[in-house]
Amino acid sequence: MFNDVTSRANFPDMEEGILRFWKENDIFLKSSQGGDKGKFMLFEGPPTANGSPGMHHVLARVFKDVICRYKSMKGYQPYRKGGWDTHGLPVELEVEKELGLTSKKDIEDYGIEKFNQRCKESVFRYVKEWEDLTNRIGYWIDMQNPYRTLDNSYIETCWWILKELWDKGLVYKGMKATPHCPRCECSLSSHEVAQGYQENTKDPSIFVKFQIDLKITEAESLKNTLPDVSEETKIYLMAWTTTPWTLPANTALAIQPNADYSIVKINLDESDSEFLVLAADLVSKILDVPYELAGTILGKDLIGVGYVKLFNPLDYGVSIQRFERPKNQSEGEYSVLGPETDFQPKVIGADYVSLEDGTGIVHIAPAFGEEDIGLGRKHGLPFVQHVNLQGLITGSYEFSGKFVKDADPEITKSLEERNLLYRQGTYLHTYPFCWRCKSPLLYYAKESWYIQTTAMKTNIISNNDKISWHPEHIKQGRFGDWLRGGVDWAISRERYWGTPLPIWQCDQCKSYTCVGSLSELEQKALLHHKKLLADLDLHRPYIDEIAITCSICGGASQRTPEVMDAWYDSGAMPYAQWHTISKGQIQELEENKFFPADYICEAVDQTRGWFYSLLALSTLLLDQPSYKNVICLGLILDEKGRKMSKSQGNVVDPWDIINNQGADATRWYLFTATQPGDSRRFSQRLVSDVIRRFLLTLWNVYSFFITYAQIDQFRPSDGSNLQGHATELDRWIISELNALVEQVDISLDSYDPTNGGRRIQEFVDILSNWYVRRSRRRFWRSDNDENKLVAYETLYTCLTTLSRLMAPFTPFLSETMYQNLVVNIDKSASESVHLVEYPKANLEVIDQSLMEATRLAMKISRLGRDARSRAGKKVRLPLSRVLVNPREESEVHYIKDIATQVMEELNVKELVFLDKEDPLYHRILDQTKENRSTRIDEFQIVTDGGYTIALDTTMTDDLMKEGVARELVHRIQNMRKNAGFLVTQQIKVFYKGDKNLEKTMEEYEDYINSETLSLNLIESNPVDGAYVESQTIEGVDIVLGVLRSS
RNA sequence: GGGCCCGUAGCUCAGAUGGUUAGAGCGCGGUCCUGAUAAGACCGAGGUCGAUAGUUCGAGUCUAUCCGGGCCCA
Repeated sequence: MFNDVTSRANFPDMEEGILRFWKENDIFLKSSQGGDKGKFMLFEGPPTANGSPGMHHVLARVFKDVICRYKSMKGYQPYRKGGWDTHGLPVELEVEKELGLTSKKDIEDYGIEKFNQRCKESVFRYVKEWEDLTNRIGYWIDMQNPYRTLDNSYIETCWWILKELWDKGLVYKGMKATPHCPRCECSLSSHEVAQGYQENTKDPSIFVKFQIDLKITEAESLKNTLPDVSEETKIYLMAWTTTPWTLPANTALAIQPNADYSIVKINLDESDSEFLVLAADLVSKILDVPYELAGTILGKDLIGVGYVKLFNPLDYGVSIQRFERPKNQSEGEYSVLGPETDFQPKVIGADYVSLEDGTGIVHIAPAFGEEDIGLGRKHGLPFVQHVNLQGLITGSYEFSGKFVKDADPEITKSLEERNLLYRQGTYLHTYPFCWRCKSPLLYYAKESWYIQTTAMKTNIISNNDKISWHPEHIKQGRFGDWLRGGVDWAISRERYWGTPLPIWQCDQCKSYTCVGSLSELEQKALLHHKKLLADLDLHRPYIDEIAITCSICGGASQRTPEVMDAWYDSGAMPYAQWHTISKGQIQELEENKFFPADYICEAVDQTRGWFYSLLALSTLLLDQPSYKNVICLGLILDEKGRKMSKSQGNVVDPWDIINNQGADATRWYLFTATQPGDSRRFSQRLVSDVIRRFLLTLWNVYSFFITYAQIDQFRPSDGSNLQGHATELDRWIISELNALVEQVDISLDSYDPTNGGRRIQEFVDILSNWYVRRSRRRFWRSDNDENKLVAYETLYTCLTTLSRLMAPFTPFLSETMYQNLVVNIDKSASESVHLVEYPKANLEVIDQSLMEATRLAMKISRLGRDARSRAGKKVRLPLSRVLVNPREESEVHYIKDIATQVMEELNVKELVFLDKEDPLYHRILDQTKENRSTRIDEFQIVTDGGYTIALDTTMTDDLMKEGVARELVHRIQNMRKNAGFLVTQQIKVFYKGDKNLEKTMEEYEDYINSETLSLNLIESNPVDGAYVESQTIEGVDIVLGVLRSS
């Protein structure tokens, strides 16, 4: 028999019970191994466990889970290996904070060994909480054998991959603009920079004049535009900058090739004049003195124009370098720096130059600024670095030794004295400061190790084309744009806690060696260092102590001090989680379907993170994508639409939600509230709505079924012997059910739990509010005939199918229902709903016209209820007929099919169609033109959406008597309830009223008895012990008593 | 400054391919129904579908520009 089901469900408690059941019976393991359709590989994007998990982690985890559970029920074997991301700057920052360290020097004084030990301890600090929450939300993943990026085996794979790329010539050392804190003397990550932006920062705003050197210019078109100029004419290119201190490092000016530039003449005094060149669109905005237009020239034609250096580095003892191509390359970018003796600065073209502000001519100093370096690489520009890492000016300028910001006024003054300044002022903008020490950050070019992803850019793009993205727009939008605009990947970090870069540099010949494995390291290590290799922790500082023999000159090589970008670790995860160190092993992974992933799922912030690192590394290594399907989730915002962040204090603790509302409610909310890719507002209140609106509705259907199934000792059969007895209502809900199954299956198959879930929600609503509502009487009638049995079978089918259909979404509730509805009465059934097959739709029983007809029945019933309430006729009072006029003639036959349902719902004796010949028809048409509702004679008319009904409100004695009988039933039922009788309790009814009532009682005795489970109706005052109420029905006083019959 | 996403009722969201009167749930006011229901039904208030211009016989839907919010990058 079925177990009792309370109508007051406590979902969190129930879920805890299910968790124990799964654990005791190894259901997770079984669900991963059962299928016969092969592996379904999930890659787990590893979280860092040095902080508590947040709601956004829950979001990603349940979306991973729903797909894997679905695949398992579809016959696949989901492979779900957990993992932990353990390296990276955020970890170091936490530890620095704890130890009170504020700079790299502090860390080194404290000791790298001790520092890294602290990092190592911190990354697993919250592991327990992560495991608990993961388990509690029902995310099935193997946390017993996770990969960990700090393990030697993981690091060795990272090394091996880098060596593969090194051998392909894809690794080089080049310049990179990094936000640099001059006080802390270290680069900041983008994340840190984002924390320190300050609005309305004051900076100088100066317009600088670069004098064109007509003697050396290559730009004939400029001379052609100004035929009268001589080589002595003063012509200036005007540029704008907010960082005067970078001007000594200027090595080029950039213009917009497609824009027009004006050459304007300004008279300084009667005999002297000068020419200024600037974007035509900006002339009137910038110039504040009288000028005349001397000519116009297209930006393109300015390219190559030479100009005089503002500060010649050679005069101030500052060396010059130049971007060159790597040794063995004859084309592509000038990605490395080489020595240079002197240079002639020139105008270059750059598409990014905008005409929004500035002058349309941009000062380029490749030693500072990302775009400047990019142009340096593209054009092979000279490179001048006159600032050191403390932010102090070097060389022998008048302002040498000053901090850059303090040098600004002096540089400006110097320009002014030389008539090279057009104007100066101040400029307010948003500028980044060090979040720790508040120093202004400098974008500063530093050497960094790069992976030359640009060499494989087209492959990366075409591999992305093979990936199925959800939502679709990410693929060619945010992610595709990022790939197309891709630059080389800077993989080194001058930090401590991370995968050490396996590159050693020779003390003597300065050449580099990349080591691809531990055995290679052992082979190359200096003889007296080999003994250090036993049980070596590959992290700093231990690895730094190993020197190797240079393969070129035989000298000793020291490891370069950098560690790798933690994103590199994450991108290596498909191989490193298996400690792969050969191509052959990768082939094995592929053969065994461990690679590539069938599915990954993370939030949109990973487009430049994990989504990228995975794709870039697999393309460089194997020229194929490492994942086939991806759901890219939006962010979680708080109730007011702000991003959740610790500093704002608006973070919702997942535990609060889970403990109060339960995991299923949380999951359901996350699946159905918004489209996965959209950002979503989150609050406890919204999750509560899910319980009321959806989970409790379903639960009540379930508990209703159990209540009556217990009373009637219902046992499900295969139902085939009852097919002939199914009513149209049964056929309808079965049709809806199968249509639902089909749609949900398609949704999940296309990685769209959201719309699948929403469809389930709609189904549960009509199941409860139409099927059960309309079928109730069949369940509580006393006869155990086929009509009743088929209702049980139908509802049973709906509930058991739902439990399977919903299992991936709400694994706990599904399991609870399945255990009671199925396992309880069939010991041969699968022990868990998660081990059974996902429902398959039986398309043959889907009856579109029946479903359409039932929608119409609901619609017409709605109109009828409206008419009743307008006419003041309670539903319990029967009425003779309702006249219906459908929107379309073709709907007439539908309505005929469901006329009984409508008649019952509206409690009318007859449903007829409005006759178009009838004068009434025209009167109705006339009067409903303006109004939704009207009254014509005894008819209450309501119209909506093209449908019209006319309710005949004529009252007869018979109708009245029947209405009173129904009213009596209602009162007696309420009294049963108030008296606390069991639903199955048989009773005796006592009544005392007037003659009419007595007659009604007699006439409807059978009806009243059967409805209220009473044995007889006794016309007398209630006996002692009866439950008594005085009532008024249709203005008549009556005393009623109910008594339990023994 | 650039890219992407979003903007529909007080709140959370639906609204293929342009086409009757733009919907649902929650919340609010009212009426009703109920022997599964912590529910449900019906009515009402609440919308210039972010704005403007265009394409079209017809635009929430297509195009352009702008405004607002978010994210990423500068």
